[in-house]
Amino acid sequence: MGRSQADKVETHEKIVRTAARRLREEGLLGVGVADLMKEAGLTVGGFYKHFESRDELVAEALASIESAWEPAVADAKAKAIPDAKIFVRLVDGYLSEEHRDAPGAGCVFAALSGDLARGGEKVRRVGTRKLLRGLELLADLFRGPRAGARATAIVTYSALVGALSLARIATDDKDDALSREILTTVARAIKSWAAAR
Amino acid sequence: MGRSQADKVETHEKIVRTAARRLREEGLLGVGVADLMKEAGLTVGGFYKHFESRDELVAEALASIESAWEPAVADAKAKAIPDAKIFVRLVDGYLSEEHRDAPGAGCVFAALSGDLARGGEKVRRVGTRKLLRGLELLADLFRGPRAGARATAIVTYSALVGALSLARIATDDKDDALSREILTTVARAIKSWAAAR
DNA sequence: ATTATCTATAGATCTATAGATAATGC
DNA sequence: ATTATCTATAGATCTATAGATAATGC
Repeated sequence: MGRSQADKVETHEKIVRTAARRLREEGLLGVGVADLMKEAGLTVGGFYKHFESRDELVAEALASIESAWEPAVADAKAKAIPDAKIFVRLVDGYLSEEHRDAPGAGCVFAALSGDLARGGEKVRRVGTRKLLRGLELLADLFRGPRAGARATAIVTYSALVGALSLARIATDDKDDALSREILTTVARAIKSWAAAR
Repeated sequence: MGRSQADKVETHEKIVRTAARRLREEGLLGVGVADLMKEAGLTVGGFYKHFESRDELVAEALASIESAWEPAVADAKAKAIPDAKIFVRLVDGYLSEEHRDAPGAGCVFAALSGDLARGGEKVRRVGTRKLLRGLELLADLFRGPRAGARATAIVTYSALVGALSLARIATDDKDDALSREILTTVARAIKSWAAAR
């Protein structure tokens, strides 16, 4: 009790980081303020010195989520890896069993598309901004005219989000053959389609 | 008060129908028992004579949702409409603004993928069964060997679900240009890809 | 007599606030 | 003196149950 202002910034970031993970794991309605504070190592009383409301934390947590593509593409470009190869890596990473099994650290659209669509204007605006950035990142990896690259990015992103969403549903506790089939089938199709266009 | 057993069956179905719509609109956690009963024209007290728990209603409501594809494909086949044309109609209907704006009457995956993935085994099993049936319906519309048709169905379904999910997020209250771009771009790509394969 | 639905409410949980406590920072 | 966090709790909301009411159905 009684901490410095510097500590408060750290505390604030820790709450946001915890929320960014837990909200993707449990859905935007699936986790309460007290639970989030406890997981951040705090108690519920301090919450409203950091945020005006639960909704404000949700918006801030969503806005804080940076796409894993951002640093991955930057690193690969810096190493002069060809765009086509970078694209293959993104697709394989996105449609991996690791990503499927770690929604809290993964794509915000695959984890929360329904919640985002149902959300208020603030939440949908954050989602739209992230979507536009993701499309830009993808389109930059495709050859040819800008319009065609953007269309390819839209189709690719849709297939990625849909495949991961369905693969997460098809996870039977015993057998996830269907789930793996979805991941591998869509990964192969996207890669060959993008290469051949 | 005091109704016949025949009425009770009707009441039960009305609750399930109301839940099937409202849960797709608000998410599996977004609507309470009292609200659902009120919308079905009832009060909360009678609920537990129909269902053991809220979870049981959720499972029953999800199981009751029949894909719009089921009767559409059956009708079209009865009229000897070519498979390729049936497929085009399914895609255009799925990626329409009407479907986007009516989640309560639409695809359960686009509306609830996150909730289904996070759901208990019962919920995920219902989802997986519906997914398998949808893939079967789609695959039956494609020419050639069974394995290839199934793969095409998986890729198609993923792109459909992903595109509709993203189109629902991108609905700015003022301008939905991006949303419409996603719908039309993915519809065109799916149709030409499936025709050319 | 049985039962389908109603009103009323118990008990749990969730958001938000009040007031206490123990540090920081002028 | 200020403030970052804590404990405690008010008030709202949600699931589930108890008991009353008014029909059905033997």
